[in-house]
Amino acid sequence: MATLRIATWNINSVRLRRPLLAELVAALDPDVLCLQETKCPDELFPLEEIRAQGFPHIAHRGMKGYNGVAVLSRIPFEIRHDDPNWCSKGDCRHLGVALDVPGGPIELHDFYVPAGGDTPDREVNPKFAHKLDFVAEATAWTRSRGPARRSVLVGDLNIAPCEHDVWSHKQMFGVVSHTPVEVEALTGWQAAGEWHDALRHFVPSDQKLYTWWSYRAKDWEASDRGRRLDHVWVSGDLAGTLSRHQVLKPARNWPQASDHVPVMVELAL
DNA sequence: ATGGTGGGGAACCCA
Repeated sequence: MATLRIATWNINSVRLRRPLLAELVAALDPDVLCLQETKCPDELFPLEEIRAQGFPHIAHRGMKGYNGVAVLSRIPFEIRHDDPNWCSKGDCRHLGVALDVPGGPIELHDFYVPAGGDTPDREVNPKFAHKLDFVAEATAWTRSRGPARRSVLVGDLNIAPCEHDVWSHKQMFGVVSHTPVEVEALTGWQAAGEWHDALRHFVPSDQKLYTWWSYRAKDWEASDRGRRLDHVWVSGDLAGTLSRHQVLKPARNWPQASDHVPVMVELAL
């Protein structure tokens, strides 16, 4: 294979938005698509419909009502079964696979980091504490494995680390997703694996870059108060293969849109 | 300071 296209999307209910996957495939043509917030118990996952949309290889880890991740693939893979049970909660926020590609397997990790609630104070807000604990655990795990090699990490990390990953660095300073403690935690995680930020590889750090716009805006496009919550990281040895990227902003205007848009990165292997 | 809009699934939980 000449290229490997990996996409990630917080689909916010795989059953409700499963028809939109055809739009995504038409626009991005991904070899592998990682989903978050599938909100679907495993026994109800729409396996056959998604296979029919061109993804014969599917892994899903879901639960009733909340969370849930899935990997949809044209390429065979093996599910990793020995990854941590994050914060001992068993709450379906991570799925790791080994993609069977020429040149040896590529590890792919699909993460859905806790959103963290409204108050950025771990003493009064257990959701914020969970978010920080989750990232701390992931960082320790990453560090224990050494610098990432032939690996890609994607997902809704629910943190916008850079100044221009939010519409206003000043006004977002105290808002969960862009507080200094979260930014420090995320950049520490990234550093622990020597990961490369694939989207910022393509988009200069002085340019705005968003993947999420709130449902609560009267006109999301006019106000454009977005955040970059969705990420693609690649290991150092793959950074030189980064050949293309796409943030599918038009998806925010699809009927019954998710509040996140799909993001795609292409590797020239 | 507040509430704004969604999804899940049947009262509030979560984002």
